[in-house]
Amino acid sequence: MSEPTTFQAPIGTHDVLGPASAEWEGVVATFAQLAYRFGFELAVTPMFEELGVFHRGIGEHSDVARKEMYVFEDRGQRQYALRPEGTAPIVRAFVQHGPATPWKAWYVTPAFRYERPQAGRYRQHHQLGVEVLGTDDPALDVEVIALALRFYQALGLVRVRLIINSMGHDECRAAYVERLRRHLLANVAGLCVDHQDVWHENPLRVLDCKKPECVAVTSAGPMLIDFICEECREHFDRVVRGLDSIGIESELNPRLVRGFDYYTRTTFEYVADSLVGSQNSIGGGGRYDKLAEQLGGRPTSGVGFGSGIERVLLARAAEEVEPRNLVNRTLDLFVIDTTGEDVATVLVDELRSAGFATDRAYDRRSMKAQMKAADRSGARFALLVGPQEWAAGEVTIRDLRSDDYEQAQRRIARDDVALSLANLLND
RNA sequence: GUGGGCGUAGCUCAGUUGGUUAGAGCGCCAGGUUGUGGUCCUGGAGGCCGCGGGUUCGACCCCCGUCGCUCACCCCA
Repeated sequence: MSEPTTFQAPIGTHDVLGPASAEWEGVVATFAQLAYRFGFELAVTPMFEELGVFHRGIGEHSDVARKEMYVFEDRGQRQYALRPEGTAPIVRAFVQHGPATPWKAWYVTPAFRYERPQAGRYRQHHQLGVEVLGTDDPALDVEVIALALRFYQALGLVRVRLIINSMGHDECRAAYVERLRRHLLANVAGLCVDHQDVWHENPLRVLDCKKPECVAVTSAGPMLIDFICEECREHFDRVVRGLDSIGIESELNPRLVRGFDYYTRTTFEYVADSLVGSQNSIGGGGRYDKLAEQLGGRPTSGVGFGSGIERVLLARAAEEVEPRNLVNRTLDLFVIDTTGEDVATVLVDELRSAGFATDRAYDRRSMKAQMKAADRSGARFALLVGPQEWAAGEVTIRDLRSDDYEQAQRRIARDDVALSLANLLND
């Protein structure tokens, strides 16, 4: 391949620029606000970790670890991986620093997976999520699941469904996997071509297969939810009852098996019915009571979820949610300077310091060009400063939403700008 | 990793059986308007027709390769 003359973003990545970035910013701000309200603090951890964090976290044999991770060696011959998901790094940080429990942390982060891109699937996507470490109280499963739903609701999503399952703890799960293995062995011939050979590596994956052949085989077989121990059952029931008590409907799906090995007990997924099947999972998570130990820490329960920003935006588009601004990014004022002395530099600095969102034109362009720029900026008011006004210590303030030349503008003393503007904006 | 569709201006796209200076709309810049935007009119800038090779007197057009985008399978957010 010859060196290209221009560059573009790497395969499967995308640039987020305005005006789409405003919606992005709104989604993140909405989540941050909600996380704060739920008692979570922000946690920022590195974009890459030692490879072992993910091998021991999400499981060496998971699809993501096997064929989707960006693994690299640094100049010191250390093996690292770009984070393919958000949970393992947070738990690594928890183990390393030992914050007081329950530790409730939220994050926003890119996630990297080497996949063939398609709608709603990227090599770099972005996730918002929360994790709680230090207690196995089912009330926290409920809280985490509720936070996710409140988030979707705040974004205006309606066609969102919660599906839930229990993976049991490691012992009931191991016993179940044995049963499932025996069942699959007895029915290998009936499995779909993709699972004929690989079913024994991770029998649980077959449950997730949508091919009719596999569905036929597994639906005749044992379901994990029927084999979990008494404590796991009790935990699960308390989660479902808790959700019910705050009006959150959950739908048991005994086939729900998520792709990371660290899950125990509660697992859940939010499905957007406005999206097509292959990309309709907009968020998911669950409990991981063994993960801290696997990463070398003391036994510590945990529960959390992650949601994909791109998926959430796809769902908003699919539901045709009004693109109302989640954050206000309207300029208050646009300064138009025709004095030839660059007084705009002084004025914008003054007004910005006074708290007004202010912009201006550059390059000493014509009045007409500056007015066009003001119009395009979406600013509420224009501040016109010409040589005569400036000499008289005055400026003209003009309402850009009005088309009435006489009514829309008036001259005021330069020193009164901040006060007048504040009054006008309050009207 | 497998398969389908598509690469022409900043954006959305035309481009005749292969024919010489490659077009439109939107956007951008300037003027019409001697300080006044959003409408209108006029003019202008902006293209290695993704890249490389081949066929041909001649290629945006046909063939091969390649890179990229996109959609789907798989898996996930």
